[in-house]
Amino acid sequence: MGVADRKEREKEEMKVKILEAAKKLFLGKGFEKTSIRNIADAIEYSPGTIYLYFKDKNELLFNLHVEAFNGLTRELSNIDPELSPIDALEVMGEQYIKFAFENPELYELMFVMEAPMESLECKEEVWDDGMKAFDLLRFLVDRCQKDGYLATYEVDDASLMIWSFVHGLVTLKSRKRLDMFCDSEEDSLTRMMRSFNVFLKQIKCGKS
Amino acid sequence: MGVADRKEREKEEMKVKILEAAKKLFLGKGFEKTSIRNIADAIEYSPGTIYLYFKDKNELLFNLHVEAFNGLTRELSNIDPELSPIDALEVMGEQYIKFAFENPELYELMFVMEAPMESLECKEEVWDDGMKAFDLLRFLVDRCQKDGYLATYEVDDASLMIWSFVHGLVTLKSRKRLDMFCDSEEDSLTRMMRSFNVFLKQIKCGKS
DNA sequence: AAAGTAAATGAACACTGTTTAGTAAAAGCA
DNA sequence: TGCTTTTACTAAACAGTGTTCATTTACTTT
Repeated sequence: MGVADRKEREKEEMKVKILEAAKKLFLGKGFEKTSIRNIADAIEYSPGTIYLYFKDKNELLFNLHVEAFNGLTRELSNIDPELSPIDALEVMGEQYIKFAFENPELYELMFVMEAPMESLECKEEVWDDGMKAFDLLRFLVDRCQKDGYLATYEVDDASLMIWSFVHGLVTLKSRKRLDMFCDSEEDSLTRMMRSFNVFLKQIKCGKS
Repeated sequence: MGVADRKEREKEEMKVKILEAAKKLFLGKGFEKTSIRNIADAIEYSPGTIYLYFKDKNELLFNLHVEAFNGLTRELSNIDPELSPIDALEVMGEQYIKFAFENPELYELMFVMEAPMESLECKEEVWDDGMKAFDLLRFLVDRCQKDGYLATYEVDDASLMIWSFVHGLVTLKSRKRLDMFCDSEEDSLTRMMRSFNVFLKQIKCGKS
């Protein structure tokens, strides 16, 4: 049936259309401040139409998940393979931080917001994307261990430790909890990077 | 003027009354899900009245700041002084994590939300409370350094590193970003604590 | 008691996410 | 072709939100 096929295509096109408009607005003025009516206006449809393609606002958010993780995974994969594992780990950390600051709204969506997590019972399937990104870290930690770093720990535990630290650093900075102790914007940034270096040195000095 | 004095007192009482109701509701069902009308109902006044005492909803939130930090500072101060610095650091970390899980709404307010930061240009004065809590960590790190731990780093940098890690761990857990990799709730909790222990061991093994 | 002041109200404003009854166009079938 | 059914969409409504403001109520001062 050619008609059914076309309808299927059109439905998919509409979904993409909505998601593109939603993404543009979300990244432009934030999730909270973007209303369904804003999105409807952007695509020149009535608000109700959006609910024919997506369950609710959270599902809209959730559908940007994949794209967001692809972006991060791309960044984290793009590391010089010639580098030693421990140097690559440093670069990966910097890339992660860079991504977080260049895509604050996406980062929020991926690692901070509760809404998209509620949207689906995303136990295994859907967080494949997050898993893929985490695997990049895990793989690198594994290589580091073969070089004698973090050798006594389980890969997963060491990886989570690293992730937690960088995530904590990034969120404290972006949520303005470092500015308090600092005189200027640059000051809080250098302080953040100094702390990042302390963390790295701490890993390096523990070589077995 | 006795009358003016009484009026002043009554105004203050009203403020406290509103804040107490707000606190109860915020902690009970969350900041977002608590409306001004909810608070007004609780104190049996009209919604408009609240705006005679507070600029907006954010200011209401901001006024819980002091109390929240006092709570954390109290917890973090309550550590056996007989303990060695490095053991005390471990306990402090556990206390921090405990506080975060027992007071999720307060933790959010203190370290995650953007709203209260916008409410006031709280550069110095208001974050004194946050500073006081951070100082407890800094003091402990200083003592650890005298024992040879983290010896080569600046106190501030090492302290921020520790804070970032624990904060990251806590937020990843509370925002359900660990459940993805885990089979059960307990699993994600033990995993969190395993990562915490890795971090500690990493500090301990770096003794000079 | 009358005038003036301060406090509290409740309706209104401009929004929000979401649901639903009704409509117009397209598709399937005779 | 005409007729029915299906699909896509809309406009309006619902129940809420934070916030403002003219109006009323209560109290204080003259």
